[in-house]
Amino acid sequence: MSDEVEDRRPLSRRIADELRKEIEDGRHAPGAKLPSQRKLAERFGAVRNTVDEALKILAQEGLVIAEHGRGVFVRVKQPLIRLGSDRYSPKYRESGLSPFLVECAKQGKVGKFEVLGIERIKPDKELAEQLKVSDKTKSVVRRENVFYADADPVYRVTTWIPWSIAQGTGLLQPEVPHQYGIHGIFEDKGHVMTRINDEITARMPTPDEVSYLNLSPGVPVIEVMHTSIDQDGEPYEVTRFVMRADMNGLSYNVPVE
Amino acid sequence: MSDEVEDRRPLSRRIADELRKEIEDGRHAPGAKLPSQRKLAERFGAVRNTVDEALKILAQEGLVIAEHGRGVFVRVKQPLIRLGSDRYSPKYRESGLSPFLVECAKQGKVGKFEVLGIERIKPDKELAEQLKVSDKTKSVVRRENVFYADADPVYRVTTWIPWSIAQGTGLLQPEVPHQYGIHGIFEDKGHVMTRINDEITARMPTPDEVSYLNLSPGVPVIEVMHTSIDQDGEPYEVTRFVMRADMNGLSYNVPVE
DNA sequence: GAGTGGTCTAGACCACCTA
DNA sequence: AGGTGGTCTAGACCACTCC
Repeated sequence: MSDEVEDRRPLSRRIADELRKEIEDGRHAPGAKLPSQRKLAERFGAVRNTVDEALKILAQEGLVIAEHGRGVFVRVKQPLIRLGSDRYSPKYRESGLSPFLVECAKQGKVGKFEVLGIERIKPDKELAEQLKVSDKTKSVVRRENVFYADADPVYRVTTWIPWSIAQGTGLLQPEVPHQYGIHGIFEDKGHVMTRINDEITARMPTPDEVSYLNLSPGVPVIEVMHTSIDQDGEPYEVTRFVMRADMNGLSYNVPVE
Repeated sequence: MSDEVEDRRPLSRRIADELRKEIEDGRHAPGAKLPSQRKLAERFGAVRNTVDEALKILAQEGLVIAEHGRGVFVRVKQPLIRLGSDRYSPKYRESGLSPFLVECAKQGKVGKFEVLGIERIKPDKELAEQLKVSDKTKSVVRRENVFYADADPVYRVTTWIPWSIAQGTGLLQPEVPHQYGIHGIFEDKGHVMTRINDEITARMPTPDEVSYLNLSPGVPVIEVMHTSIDQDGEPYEVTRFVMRADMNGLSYNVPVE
């Protein structure tokens, strides 16, 4: 009583639509295994290839995930780690807590991060302009970190600091030599964070990002370009966050000006 | 000097990698047409199916876009429309400008929006909690809009307003009867926007969103759940934005508290 | 009509997981 | 060993675009 009206949409789409409906109706619970591709092929009167195509559609929508040799499973939605607009608030520095670790703890996970690399570099034109430094010399220090929640890589963070500020502070070492972290150093250098500017975009990950964030198909990334602005309205640090969108969200609770 | 080491990665991936490199190197300019699938198949010694697979990988990354009967083209990156944290600033209301129209104009485009529907509804539990209204009665008005830049649908906006506020204001009509728009009405009703709370996530679009935002493969959506908070710290309006990530970005320039 | 992408069939071999 | 997904070949027909 269903196919008799001759649906002109491709078979793989129809299969995907049917399975999507079943998932949304709860006929396949989150985490449950779908029937094998061979069984689905038989059920829908299609060849396995076509079923695989249908499942790829659902995988790209983030609905299912295929595991080689095991089966295809309904994806379980993760609770999101929320990076807030208050993440730089002095209250965190004074309490000794990190917003990231707090969020992980809320979910019963252990947060940690690794330093991937530190380098003094010549900035590209755009970055030089943002930081108001020269693009002809090695005027910037770049620090690269990855953050983990338990074993999952959650986001990658790149920070750029003018050499004029970083010089002599130990920011070229992996361990930041300040009790209040990197922002403690900036304050000692006379830059009090007064405003932040966050530019937010989302896109599909590059192959590099897929491998180092261990991303499944159908998971976009959120990219945040953050600039810290001091009491004189001057930028003194730029940070880029690349976050997997299936585990992260942003939250801005701010006054209207 | 390339394939002799016996690359064990799938052929379709290798083809995708090679084409990606060529695109990134500029050997295929943005907007340019790639060789046909049949020609690529010949070049790589693969069957057309495999080439199609490779191109789908690139399409999903947002690098190329296939046009039926015409060819496969390197995708042209659009300039982003930036929705800012200042989008509710009084300065816009007073100047009579809309941040969205200003952003469109910057790109030489004409912005417009349509009212899709207005309804008085019973809110779900979560929304009722956010707006501090009952979830047992039709305590909320929902307004649904689409925004366009020229002919492209750019984002869909759903606004929920407590009936206690909307009652008698004309908010059930498509045309908002106030010189300063919907937020003018809220102010007349005694709710001055003092803070906003924006919760931001990104994900792949649902099939519905694909069709009404006219999305190509490989384009995620950004979802913003916005709450307006008045002088008493009380929420009085919730709005959800679903924006196509290839044409939109967000921008928060805010004080550190 | 010629060329392009979209899709499907039929069958095969492989890699991976569980037992 | 047997089941699962991952991938590829070979060939076909269709729908769409452009000339």
